[in-house]
This record gives sequence, C-alpha cells and structure tokens, in this order.
Amino acid sequence: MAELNFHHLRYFHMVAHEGNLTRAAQRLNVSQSAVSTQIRLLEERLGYPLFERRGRTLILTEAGRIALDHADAIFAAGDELLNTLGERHSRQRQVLRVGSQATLSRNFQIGFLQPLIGRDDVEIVIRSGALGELLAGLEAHRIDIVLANIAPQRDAATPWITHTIADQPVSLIGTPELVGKAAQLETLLAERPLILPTIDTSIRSGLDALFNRLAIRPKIAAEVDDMAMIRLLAREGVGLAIVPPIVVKDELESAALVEVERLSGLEEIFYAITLRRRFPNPLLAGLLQGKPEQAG
Amino acid sequence: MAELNFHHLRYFHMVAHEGNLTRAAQRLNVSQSAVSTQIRLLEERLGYPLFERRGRTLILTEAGRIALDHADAIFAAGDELLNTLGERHSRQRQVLRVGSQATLSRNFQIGFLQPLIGRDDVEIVIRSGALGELLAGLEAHRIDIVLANIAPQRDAATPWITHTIADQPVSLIGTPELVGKAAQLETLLAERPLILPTIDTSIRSGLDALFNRLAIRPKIAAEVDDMAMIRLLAREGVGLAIVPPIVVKDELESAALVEVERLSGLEEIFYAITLRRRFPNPLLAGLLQGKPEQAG
DNA sequence: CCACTCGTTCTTTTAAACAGAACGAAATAC
DNA sequence: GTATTTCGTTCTGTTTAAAAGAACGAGTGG
Repeated sequence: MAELNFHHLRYFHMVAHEGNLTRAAQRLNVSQSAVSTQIRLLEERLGYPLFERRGRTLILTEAGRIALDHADAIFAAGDELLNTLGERHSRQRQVLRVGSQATLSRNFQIGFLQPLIGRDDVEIVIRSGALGELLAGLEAHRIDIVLANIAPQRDAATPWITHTIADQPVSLIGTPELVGKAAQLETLLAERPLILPTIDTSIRSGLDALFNRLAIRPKIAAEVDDMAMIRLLAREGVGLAIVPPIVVKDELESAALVEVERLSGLEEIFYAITLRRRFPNPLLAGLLQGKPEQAG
Repeated sequence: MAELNFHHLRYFHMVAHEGNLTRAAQRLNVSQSAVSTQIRLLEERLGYPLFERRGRTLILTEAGRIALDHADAIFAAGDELLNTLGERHSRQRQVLRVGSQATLSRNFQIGFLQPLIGRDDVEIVIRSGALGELLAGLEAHRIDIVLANIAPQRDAATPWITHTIADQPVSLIGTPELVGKAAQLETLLAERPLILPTIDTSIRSGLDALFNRLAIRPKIAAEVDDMAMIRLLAREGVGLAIVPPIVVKDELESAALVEVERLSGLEEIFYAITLRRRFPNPLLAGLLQGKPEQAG
C-alpha cells in the first residue's frame, strides 16, 4: 500500500487555495504540467477526483474539500514546526500555565490550585480544552501542567508524567420522575433514556463493558464530555445520568435529583500531567507534593 | 527558502518511534543508509540535530521532541484523510453533533438546544473544546455546529457561516470586601487584582483598549478562558472579575458578589458556526431560524 | 472567426531517493 | 583481553520521481 505523498498534497493544496492551476504553478515556481501531473497522481492514490473539471475551471469536489481540510491542518503543523524551531525563547518569571480539561469539576480545580491562588508573585493562566490539544500545548511548552480526567496513552518516546490526584465514585442519577419507584438498576439502564459520557472519556469504556455484561443496548439521549452539561441535562429530565455524585451535590441535597445506585467498579480519576523537563517550573513542586506518579 | 520535506519527516518519525534506525529502515523497506541520509538532510533543513548520537544509540534532542510532536500530528492527519476517503459512509439518522466552546454558559447552551432536547428521534452529541479544535472538527464533518463566544477569522476559502445568537453586557464584579465603599471604576481597575479573560477571547481586546484609554496597567491575578472558572475565582476573592453578570447571577442575588458597573462598549456575543454544505444536517434549520448570519 | 488562455498528455531531462559497499565505533560473547 | 556482531555514517553508482518543454484540445472573449 503506497503512502500518502505529501509533495503531491502540497501542490493540490496550493491549487485548491489559488483556484487556478497556472497561477498555483507560478507561485510554486514549477510548470503547469508538473502540477497537473502530480494532482492526477494524488487523485489516483486517493481514489477520487479532487476537482471537477468544468471547462478550464477546477471546482473542488466533496472529496477535494475533505482533502483540503486535512491538507490545511498538515501544512499548518509543518509551518508551526518551522516557526517553533526558528524562535525558541526561554522561560519567563513566575507564571503557571494550566491546561484544564473542560470536563473537570471547577470546584476540584480551585481546590487543587488553592496554594497558588491569591499569591502576589504568581500569575495563573488557565486555558480549558480537550485533552489532545492540551497535551500538545504541554509538549510545545505553552502549558506547564494539564488537569484531566483521562490518563493519556504513554509510549517510550512520551516525556510526560501523569500524577494521580483524586478519584470519585460514579452513580446512576436522575429526576425522581424518571427514576420512578423501587426500580432496579438494570431495568433503568435498559429502559430509560441515558445521558452518557462521550466515547473518549475514561468512564465510557467501563460503562460499555457493563452494558455488554448486562446485555443492555442503551437508549442514548445524549453523549456529553462535560460534567457540568451532564448535570444540567439530568436536571432537565432528558435522561438518567452516569456521573460522580459530587457533580450534582446540590441537586441531591435538594432532592431535585436522586441517586439510584453506585456503579461498582467504575470511578472517575483526576490526573495532573506534567512534562519531564530538566528545568521544571518551580511552582509545580509544591502543587504535586504527595501526588503519586502513575505506574507504567 | 526550501519547504519542509515531509518524506524526510516520515523517516524521522519512524526512527523516533522505533528508537532504532535499522529497525525503522526495515519497517520502511529501505536501507539504513537511505534513512540515515534523509534524517541528516532534515536536520540540516531545520537547523538543529534531532538526535543526540550516543554510541550507536539515537536519543531525541529537545528539538527532536518538538519535531516529533508535529510529525505525530501531521501523519495522524494524513492517515485520517486516507481513512475518511476510504470509508465514506452516508449520513446516519438524526444525530446532531455540537462542538461547544468551554467558556460558554451552560444555561445558554441548554436554552439554545432546547427544541431538540428530549426528542426520541434525535441524539445529541456535545463535545467541548477550544475554538480551533472545534472548527477543525466542523470542517472535517465531525461536528455539525459549533457554539462559541468568539467569531472565527474568515477568508475566501473558509466555508463556514457564523450566526449571531445572543449577546451579553459585561461588568466589573467582585466580593463586597474587594470592591470596598463608593469606589470608582477606574480606581478599582488600577489598584485591585483582576481576573481577566485570556488574550484570545473576544472581550480581551476591548478590555486592553479600555486599559490603554485609561492609562491603566492592570494587576493581573489570573487569566482564564472559562467563565465558570472566573466566577469561582471571583467568589474566592482572588480579584475583581470582568464578566457578563448573568454568569454570576446567583451570587449577585445572594450578595456574595456585587456589580460595580457595566463596562460600556464591551459585550460578549455568542455565535453558532456551521459549514456551508450542499446537504446540511436538517436539524440545523430549526435551530438557526431567525439567527442572522454575521456580515463579512 | 481568430487570438488567447487554460489544463492535459507525452517525451526527454533533471533532481531526489535509494542500494550497496566500506568504514569506524560500540556492544556483546567467550 | 580478544574476536565477533551490531549499529550508524559516508560515499559512489543506480534507480525512481519530479520537472521542463512541446504539442494539443477545449473554452473564452473580441
């Protein structure tokens, strides 16, 4: 199987943005025929025409637009690589840059950062985002520490350290109406609409295994990666939610929501991820004291 | 200026992951010498050694690790392109995939999606993340609609449509202790620690302009891109916050926080961003009815 | 209709990539 | 300690991919 040829893809990228093969060739400092040939080769490799030939005009096909999107990402990453290596600057003062996964409980985050909060000599920058993006920021040295509820994959070349900070049990929770009276856990899981975490969250695989074990085909009303959103949807009666009870503490106390049962064997763990560096940000030491590194 | 050679980068990528040049060459079905030469050429192009030669072992340098991170992203995008075009399956049932910027008020999100919530024939998938990532998902057709409080840049090749959904005024808000008595807005901005939105949020540029106009150098305690986090930090008395009052509605009602003053000329706008498509998700039509497209 | 422009295809030329041999250094086995 | 094996580098000659240039057909504008 031939690999994707990025040289061909670059020519395609230029033509797609330029909208004209001749001008693109000029910008690339090559002949028309070279560009025409390479695009044809790329089309053969991908198995689809990337342009619709209308007269002398090239119109992007749907496949062409998909290819263009990926090409945009690819060449942006290439440019970023050149820029990053072209301007490496050293670390500034006492700033802690935190990348915080959006699904994390805000109360948990505040608690973790408490030792640094309010210090005059410390500025905290908090960015929220998805794990992949935050880890990219960590490795590119834009972020000092990532707070997450997913432990990222590790391989030999991965320079980060994952620290276990806390963990939370997980329960089935819903409005009294939806839960009904004396209902069994398995019956509820099988019959009621559910609000599930999305497939890339840490609980979901455990959940899917549970559904398999119970031979249940869940009726999914919503899949959400953000705990605060799960809480609100549960309050709306959209479905039964599967979350750590602490997320809906207030609602449980006011009886707006009820906890059916804890799901044994499931828990949500919170992690802090840092980069193994020769000169780590000194602010990290205090924060991570006593928090164990995750094994293997 | 020579472009980045992705063929060289692929060889580097394989060696970096394999940790051994000979095995990498075998996996690539080429000779050692071919791989050795191409990596040397890449090092020359980037201006840094990517490996430290320790005996016969190759150890990634810092530059090498940066390059590897980008290479990972690049070749993942390439593989995704091949997969996407290799298995183009038609649109399934009625699923709405929402990409939601983490900074957005959850109450606002629920309100916007209300027409679809609870429908048996509709499944809602909600992913939160940073705008760039969400827009990438939009263009890759993984997301049907992005909810954000930043209007993304537009250029001629950009296929998305930005709809204005709502806007909120912005105020200076803090604990009664921090606000003090009869204090003037400008004095507070100049003297008190502040919790500001991060530089890539829509309010920040307006804020920086305001500080410039008032010749104020803000004492920044924290920069945060997530409104819910701003609310909690304000409650902790970390500093005065600059947010839409609706974010801290409960705290204003209970007098845990007080509103000093609205910042005239500043507002937070909420946007829904969709892709201009020949066959848009039918669920979008109802959601966006009456929401004006943003002018170029 | 004619002149010009654009993209495609083909053949030849050019440049990049590769294989294989030789080599030096490091690692391993005895 | 010595002999053998393994690994990565460098060089030269060969192979392959990319490019140039010519010819051509179709489309566009005057």
